[in-house]
Amino acid sequence: MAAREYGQYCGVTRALELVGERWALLIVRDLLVGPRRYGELAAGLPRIPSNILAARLKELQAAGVIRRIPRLRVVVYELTPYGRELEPVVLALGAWGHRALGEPREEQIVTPDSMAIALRSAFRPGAAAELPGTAYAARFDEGSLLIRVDGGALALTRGDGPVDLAIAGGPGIHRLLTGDLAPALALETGAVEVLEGREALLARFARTFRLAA
Amino acid sequence: MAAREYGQYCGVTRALELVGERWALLIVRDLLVGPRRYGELAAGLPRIPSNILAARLKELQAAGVIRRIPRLRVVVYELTPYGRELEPVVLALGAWGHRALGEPREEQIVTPDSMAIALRSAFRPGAAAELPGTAYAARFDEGSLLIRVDGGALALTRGDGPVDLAIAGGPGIHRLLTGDLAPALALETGAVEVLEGREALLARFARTFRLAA
DNA sequence: CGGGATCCCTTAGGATACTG
DNA sequence: CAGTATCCTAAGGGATCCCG
Repeated sequence: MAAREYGQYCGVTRALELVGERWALLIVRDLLVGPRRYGELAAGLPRIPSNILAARLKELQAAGVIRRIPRLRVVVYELTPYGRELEPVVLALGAWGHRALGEPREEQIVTPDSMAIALRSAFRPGAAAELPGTAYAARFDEGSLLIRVDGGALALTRGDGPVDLAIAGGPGIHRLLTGDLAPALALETGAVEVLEGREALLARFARTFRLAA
Repeated sequence: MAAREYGQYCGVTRALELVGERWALLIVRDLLVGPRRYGELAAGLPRIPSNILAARLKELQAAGVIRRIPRLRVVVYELTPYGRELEPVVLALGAWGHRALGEPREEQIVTPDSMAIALRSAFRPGAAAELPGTAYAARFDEGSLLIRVDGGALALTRGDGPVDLAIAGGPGIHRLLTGDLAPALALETGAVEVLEGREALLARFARTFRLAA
């Protein structure tokens, strides 16, 4: 038996053998948003050493969780269908961990992909269905996350465009999701900065995305 | 920043900082079934070194996931309310990993607690509600798991007693849960051994517990 | 005997530099 | 840009020992 196996015939141990190594589920988290190149993954996980990223990508391939796709000139990684079924795991982990986040610290970053997953787990289709279709953008230094809400459907992609409301990406948005910072207060204190569109739309955003305490 | 932090303000990274270390979620898995003593945890995870178990218990306490309760003469560990909310995470992981289990290998063991979690994630309240209330027992060398199904409710405890059907604990039960082994065939091949009660009740068991492929 | 602590060794992970 | 190669540290693993 491989040294790092747990020696049990159990779904939980098997899952942890496949995706329980350090960094593995964070690679999955980012790939849940869309296919990514090696450099994009590295950019979304700035603290991962490149040898570890390379090792994890190989292991996740061997485990049948991701696929390496050589395209013209570039290589992209994407989740296999089996890998995509980790979405409930990642969302549940994110919802649980979100409540232990506390105050953002100086060195803690927010990446577009991590924000996308947080929004996906906070999305309330019921609330969204009662609101007009809206396009939001969260803008980061590294790029922009386009958030389209229509009826009970949510579409998250990278990119920007004409939106109803554009806000600056960052920890402030997370505070909004938990509800411990009301939209008005978030604007007042500068926790959330509106870059484009009517500030009043932030309340609609906050009704659409909410993580239960 | 601590070396083992991921440096992101994100629920997934925070969760992995709290319970992402090796063995941690397996301790949580077993505590989801009930409070356990140090020695019981060690017995349910035979390959964990005792220094690692001790270290994890301290870390999980510090993280607010478990509590150390000194009782007369003995100490037990139990999940805090926040720790109990990891149940969806553990069940989702287990359901996902279950499908990658493959054939049981000689050195892979099945513990009562891991079986309890598998049953909890496989439980189908809808199917159970249409069947008569039934008490099952899964018997292991280390002890017995008592499984009571009544209406749409499931109760899992350690212990034995008068049951309608008692089966030998082991990998065979898992094969039944996925449906790749029909009850009749499981009995025929000896994959599942009935120790007590009518063999026909195994079909009811298989209808009550099923992991979707 | 339960509930750990200690020791030593192995290996994974981290930092940095380098290459096709 | 997409990874390797190298070196070093720290975590994990295994056995043993300790203490109330």
